[in-house]
Amino acid sequence: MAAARSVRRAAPAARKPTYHHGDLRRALTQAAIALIAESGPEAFTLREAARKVGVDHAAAYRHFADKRALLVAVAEDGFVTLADRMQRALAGVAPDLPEARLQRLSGAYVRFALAHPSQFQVMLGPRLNEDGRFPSLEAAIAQPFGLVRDEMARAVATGAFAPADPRELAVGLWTLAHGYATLVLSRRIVTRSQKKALDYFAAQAARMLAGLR
Amino acid sequence: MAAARSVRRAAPAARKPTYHHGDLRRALTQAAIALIAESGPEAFTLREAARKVGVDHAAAYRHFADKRALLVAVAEDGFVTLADRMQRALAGVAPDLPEARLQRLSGAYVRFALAHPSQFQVMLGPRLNEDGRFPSLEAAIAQPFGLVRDEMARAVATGAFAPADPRELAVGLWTLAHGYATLVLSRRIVTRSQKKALDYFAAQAARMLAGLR
DNA sequence: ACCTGAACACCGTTCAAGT
DNA sequence: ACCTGAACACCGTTCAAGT
Repeated sequence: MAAARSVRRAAPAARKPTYHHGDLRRALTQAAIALIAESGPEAFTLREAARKVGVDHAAAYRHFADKRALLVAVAEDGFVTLADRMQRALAGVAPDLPEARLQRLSGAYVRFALAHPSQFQVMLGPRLNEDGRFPSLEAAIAQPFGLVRDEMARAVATGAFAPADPRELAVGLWTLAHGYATLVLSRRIVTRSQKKALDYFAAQAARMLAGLR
Repeated sequence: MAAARSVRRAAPAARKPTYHHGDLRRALTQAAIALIAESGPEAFTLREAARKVGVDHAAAYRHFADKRALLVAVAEDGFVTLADRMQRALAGVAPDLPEARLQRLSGAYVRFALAHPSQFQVMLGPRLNEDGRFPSLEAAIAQPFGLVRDEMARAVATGAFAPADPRELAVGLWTLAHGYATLVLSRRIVTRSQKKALDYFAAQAARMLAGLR
């Protein structure tokens, strides 16, 4: 809170009364991501994001219907990053090693959650889209999930895994990764280090994947 | 919000100026549980709980250090109920059928989450105890987890499952149940009915447990 | 010991008014 | 079209004062 105030005072002369922003929507989203990373989603305030950008808080309503719409923008940004991380995690792992690839995908999921705990909470924590506004959110989450499903489909098709619905198998692995991430973040599972937490998850995932052969 | 106001007006004459409560702490906790069940944890307000009980909102601070302390009381109540449900789920299942018993335990966990989504969110959603206040919360969660761990230990001891650390196995099943519950509650996993959701989880749990033999 | 009443510093949201 | 300024109805928290 004191930190928030100092941000306000940080650039007293630099902030000329140039009340125009090229892309205020984007600026507010980035400010929200930064503030949430600092203090968590609970403490996040629309007014503080506006302050950080140097704009009247009412100006935000020209770009977002309400506070939740701004949080949705934060979540969508997170899903793009997550999909990117998962995709990159596959680099250099041969296509005919489905278990290794699924290990990488689910590991990247957990790693993202631990690296960006606050943003992850916004993405998958509260029921952001419970009323069905924001269909773009559903689209954003479909991409990382699709990576897992495709891999499962290949594993079943090549006979590496026993015959089963790939979608169902993907949900199972996703569920394990998601449950693990949330339990670590809420300190229900405590490990000595972040690396230990990832190793521990890898063992759990290995056990599950071995059961699918 | 309109509903909240009508509650206030519901008993205008019945509420005599008898400003004394036998157990205001308990009354506030119960009011909080009811309000959270109605409108979700995000919308919950300390002031509204006080209103519902018919007391000045400042009176709450005589019994709870702050709003979070009240939410902790809500969570603890939930863990007691959860442990009870899990225990009851074991009734009539022979001790020498560990997979069936673990199915019951994890199924009861998911069933509780779906039956009491808002309270479940308070119990395991935000980082209620991230600063280590409220050690009683840790104690409350240890009991339901212990049920799963004990069952895993017996399964390994009797040779039903392959040799492994029972605690690690318990974490795995808990993780699956927890991930599934949260993904259903946040509508990432959508099923036609509540029963379908439970059946679907049972299949996932069966797959995992089969892998432990 | 327990509760009230008033106050403080904040919110999210709305809306007329400015440029 | 985009933003400001002021206002509204709310919070969580504190504290003197009442009984």
